[in-house]
Amino acid sequence: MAANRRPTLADVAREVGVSAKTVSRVLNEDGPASAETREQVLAAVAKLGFQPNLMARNIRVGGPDTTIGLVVPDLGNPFFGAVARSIEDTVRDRGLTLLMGSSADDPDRERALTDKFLSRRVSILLVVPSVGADHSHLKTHRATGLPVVFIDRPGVGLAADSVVSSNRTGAHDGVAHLIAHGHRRIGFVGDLPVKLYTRRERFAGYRDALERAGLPYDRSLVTNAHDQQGASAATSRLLGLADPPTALFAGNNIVALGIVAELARSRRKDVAVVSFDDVPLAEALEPALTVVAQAPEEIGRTAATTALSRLDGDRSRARTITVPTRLIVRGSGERPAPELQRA
Amino acid sequence: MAANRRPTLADVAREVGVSAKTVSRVLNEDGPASAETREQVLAAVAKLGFQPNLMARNIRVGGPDTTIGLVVPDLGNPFFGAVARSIEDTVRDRGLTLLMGSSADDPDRERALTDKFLSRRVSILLVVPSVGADHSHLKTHRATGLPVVFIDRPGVGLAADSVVSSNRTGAHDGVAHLIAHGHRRIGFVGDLPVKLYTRRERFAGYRDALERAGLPYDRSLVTNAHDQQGASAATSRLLGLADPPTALFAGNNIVALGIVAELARSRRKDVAVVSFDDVPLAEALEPALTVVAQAPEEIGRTAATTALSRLDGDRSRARTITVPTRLIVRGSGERPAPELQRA
DNA sequence: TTGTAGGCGTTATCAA
DNA sequence: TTGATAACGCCTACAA
Repeated sequence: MAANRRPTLADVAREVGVSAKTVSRVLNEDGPASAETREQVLAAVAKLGFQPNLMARNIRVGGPDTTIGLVVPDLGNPFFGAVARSIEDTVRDRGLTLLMGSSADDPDRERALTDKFLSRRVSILLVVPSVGADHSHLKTHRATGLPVVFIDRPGVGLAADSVVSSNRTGAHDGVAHLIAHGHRRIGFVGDLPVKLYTRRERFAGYRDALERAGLPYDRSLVTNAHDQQGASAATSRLLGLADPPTALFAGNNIVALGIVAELARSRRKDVAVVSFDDVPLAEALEPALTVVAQAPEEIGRTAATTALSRLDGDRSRARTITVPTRLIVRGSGERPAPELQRA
Repeated sequence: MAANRRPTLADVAREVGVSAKTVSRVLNEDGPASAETREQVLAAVAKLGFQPNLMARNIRVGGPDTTIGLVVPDLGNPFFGAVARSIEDTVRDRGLTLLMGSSADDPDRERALTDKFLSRRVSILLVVPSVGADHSHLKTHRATGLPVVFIDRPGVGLAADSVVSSNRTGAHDGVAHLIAHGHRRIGFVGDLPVKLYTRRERFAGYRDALERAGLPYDRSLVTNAHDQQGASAATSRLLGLADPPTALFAGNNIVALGIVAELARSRRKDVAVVSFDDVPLAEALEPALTVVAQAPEEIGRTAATTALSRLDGDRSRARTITVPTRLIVRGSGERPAPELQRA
């Protein structure tokens, strides 16, 4: 039960009777080595179960480590799960390993995570910025060549690349779709906090659509929710108004779940719904859920390739890349307004 | 635009005019330091933006790094996303950082990931074993004190802890529920490959339930699917049989999505369904989806706490911890069989 | 083809 | 209270 030390290069060298450098050469296919030496070394490596210490190697070689740091609000949110998978797929053949953490949208936790990643000398930093976070502390790192890419929302206080969805036009399109089907009172259920970038942009798209259609903006139709239960409650509140909305626009996937659940619970089939971001089983609902779909895989891939090209020396100006959304018509967004109001 | 070196302990020391060790002492609150020195050091640290190199520190200190390695089949699967979040929550206050990777259920990729993690000297290894993977190569590491915990499925060739759902009894309960509602021909749509541990266990539970009820086992009612589309196809195939099932049991969450989608598409309201593993919006379906719910948060937490207690010196025998599942009755599992067959 | 010396950034040890 | 020296495991540079 001895907690034995892991074997080192020197242990392997001793086993074979050569110098550590020779072992290093064989393993890294650096410099020459006689066939016999090579064979003996490999045998000893297998026998001892030697695995090179990547941290020691990195210390010596200098430069960034072969890791990539990723901060998301919540590992359990399917949207960020899909983004993370896509990032991993993209960087795999570069041999990069993923360091991940959830910020819970807390700037302090985000900072703690990025600091840890920086202390580990990650080669790339990918961050979904939390509300209220400031990223000016990353300036020095950017200057020394660390690629930083913001995902889903732009960063604050730092000129770095970001990859976001077409939130404003996407939301506009979804709301315009409802208007096209005769709705004049359209509720908006957004995320919290209201300062959240995606919430602001999507809300702006909502107002754009109203304005272009010449519809009045009614503040009482706008509400917010932090989670699925909150969205259900918000839905119920909206529908209980004296002059309730005939359609609802969901500001994100979690909110959509809450709205749909509440409508099912109260057996309200007459309320039209369009959601920003797709959800599983959207097609199996009755009616199926019309959504403005995001492309998490493309977002992740774009963020990763952008970061990699920076790593490879791309010094062009920081870009904001907008990944288009797509309206998927399935039924819930096409329920007609119960009565077309007279002008 | 100079790609400047990151500041080191020596840089800070030079700035203040003390030795590197003194700076180290201040930062680690090791040994004594005069108030003045401390203040000067902290000022210099802030000025230079010094962040200790965790890799260098670890080299010197020896022992495992403050990272934890986690291998899952797919970062994008909500089940594993929930498990990962729960693990992170559990280890956060120990200061551990998560190293993650997707194996795609490929033993080679799993091995590549674990090898990378081991080369990084993770303090804990958490693995969802791939089908066909062998874990005997981890014996040495276990012997040197590395905690290894398998999640969702037991490992092969290594006596280590594992945390799994009560697959067999859970599946039994779900199928028995269908039987109790009069169904005698119950289709089973499992995952692929059929050798997958969870698939085998759940299938065994299915057969248990049939046997206890004295129902015949009909091989033509058993099918499998790799993804949602495959599950839809399998569903359609089963329902097209000459003597089709009146109820379906879904072997996992992805399969459930496929079954529900296909039933919605073909407007089959008469087929009863119970799913192993819960899905979002299950309550909003019509009828709502009856499930055998797993507890991913509890699975993650249990795996993490087990590993931490091993890290803290627990040398007791390896355990297999079974996290109970729970039948959630919502409607789809209670649709009665169309006609009760005569005995 | 192989080995030696030295250093990466940090901390342990011992001395001052 | 502080510092010099050595060492962690590995690689670079140079020499043999």
